[in-house]
Amino acid sequence: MRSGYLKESTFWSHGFLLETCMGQQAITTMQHDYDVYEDRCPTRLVLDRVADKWAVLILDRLQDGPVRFNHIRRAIKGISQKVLSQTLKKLERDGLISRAVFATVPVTVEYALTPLGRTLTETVSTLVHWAERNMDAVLAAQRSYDEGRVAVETPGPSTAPLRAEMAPRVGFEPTTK
Amino acid sequence: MRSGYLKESTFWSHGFLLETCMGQQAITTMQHDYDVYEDRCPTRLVLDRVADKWAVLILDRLQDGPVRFNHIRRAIKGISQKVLSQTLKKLERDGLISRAVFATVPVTVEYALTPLGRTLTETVSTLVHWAERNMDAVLAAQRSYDEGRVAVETPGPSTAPLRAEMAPRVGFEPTTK
DNA sequence: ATCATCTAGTTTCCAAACGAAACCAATGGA
DNA sequence: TCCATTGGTTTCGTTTGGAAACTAGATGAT
Repeated sequence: MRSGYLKESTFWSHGFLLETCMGQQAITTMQHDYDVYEDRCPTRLVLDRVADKWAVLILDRLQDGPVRFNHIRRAIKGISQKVLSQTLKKLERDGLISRAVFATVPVTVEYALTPLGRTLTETVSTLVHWAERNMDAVLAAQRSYDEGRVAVETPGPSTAPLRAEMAPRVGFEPTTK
Repeated sequence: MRSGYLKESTFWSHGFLLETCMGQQAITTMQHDYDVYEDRCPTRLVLDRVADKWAVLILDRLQDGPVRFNHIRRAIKGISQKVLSQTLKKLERDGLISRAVFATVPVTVEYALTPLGRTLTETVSTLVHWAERNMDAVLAAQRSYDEGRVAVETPGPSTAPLRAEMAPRVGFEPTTK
C-alpha cells in the first residue's frame, strides 16, 4: 500500500530528502525541511494519518492513560472493529501509540500514547473541542447555504463583491505565479 | 449521503439536541453540549470535514488571505481539481471559507477564510507543522515497526501498568507477541 | 460435554469515496 | 479558426469504508 511511495525511495530515502520538497537547501545536516505542500513528500502520509476523524478521536481518548481495545470501541460510539483495529495499527506503526499485551484471564491489550503521540494530543483535543464549540455556527452556515445560497456576509457572488481586501478591483493583477 | 443522519432528525433538530449526546442535561437554554464521542452527533460531521488531509492543507493555505482556485491547486501539489472543488464547496457550506466571483477577463474566483474558519487556522497550522517537524521520528518508528517489531523506546510496553481500571493481574507480563 | 461469554481481533461483501484524465463553457488574442 | 486561460463537472476504474459475520483462546455455567 505504501509501496507506491517507497518505490520512489530515490526521492525520499530514510528521512533525508534529496531533490524536491526543499529545493535549494543543502542536502547534508538537515533536520526537518519537509514541505507538506509538495507532492510525494512523506509528511503527506503523516498528515493523512493525523488528519483523520477516527485517529483524532482515538488519540483524544488515550489522553488520560492506557485504554483497552474494547474500551475504546465502546467509548467512540459508531466505530467499527475493523476501522478501530486498522487505525490503531497504523498509529502504532507511526510511533504515536504503543500496544501492550497482557496474559490475563481474557487477554488484555492496552493502547497508550507514546511521548511522540503525546505531543499531538493538545492539537487533537483542540480540534475535537472546536467541533463541539462551533457546532451551532456550522449548522447555521449550512442552513444559510442550503436555503437561498446567499452567504451571511456577501450579498451576491458576482454582483459587486467589494470585499475589504479586494478594494482595487481596477488594475488588479491576479498575482499569477 | 448526509440524509442518513437527517433521517434521524427527531434526534438532531436544527442545532438543538433532544435525547442522546448530552444525556441528563436540560433541553432548553443550551449552547454547545455536544459530544463528539456519541454516534449520530452532528459534531462527527464537522470532525469529518475538519479532520481531512486536503481540508487542513486548504485552510492552511488560505491563512495569508484570499486565494484563487487554480492558485490553490498549484500550491497544494497533487490535489485533483475534483477533490479541490468538492472540498472547497463543503468548507464553504460549513461556513469556514467564503467564495467570491469576479467578472474579470477570465473569471476570477477567490476563496477566503471566514471569521469562523479563522478560528481554526492556528490548530490546522499546528497540525501541518507537526507533520513536518516530527517526520523523522515517524519514519524511524515505521522502520522500527517494520523490521523487528520492537518499539524504539519501550523494551516492554509499560513495565508497570498498574492503572486503576485494570484488574489486579497476578504475575502479568507484557508479552510483546 | 457442550454451551455461553469474555477478550481482541480478522474476513467478507457491498457501497461509497478517491483520483487521474477527459470534457465543458465562457472569453479574448493571434 | 485555433489556442489559451479561467473554474469547474463528468467519467470510470481503483481504493477505501463500514456493518455484520466469523475466528480463536480461555473460563465459567448448564
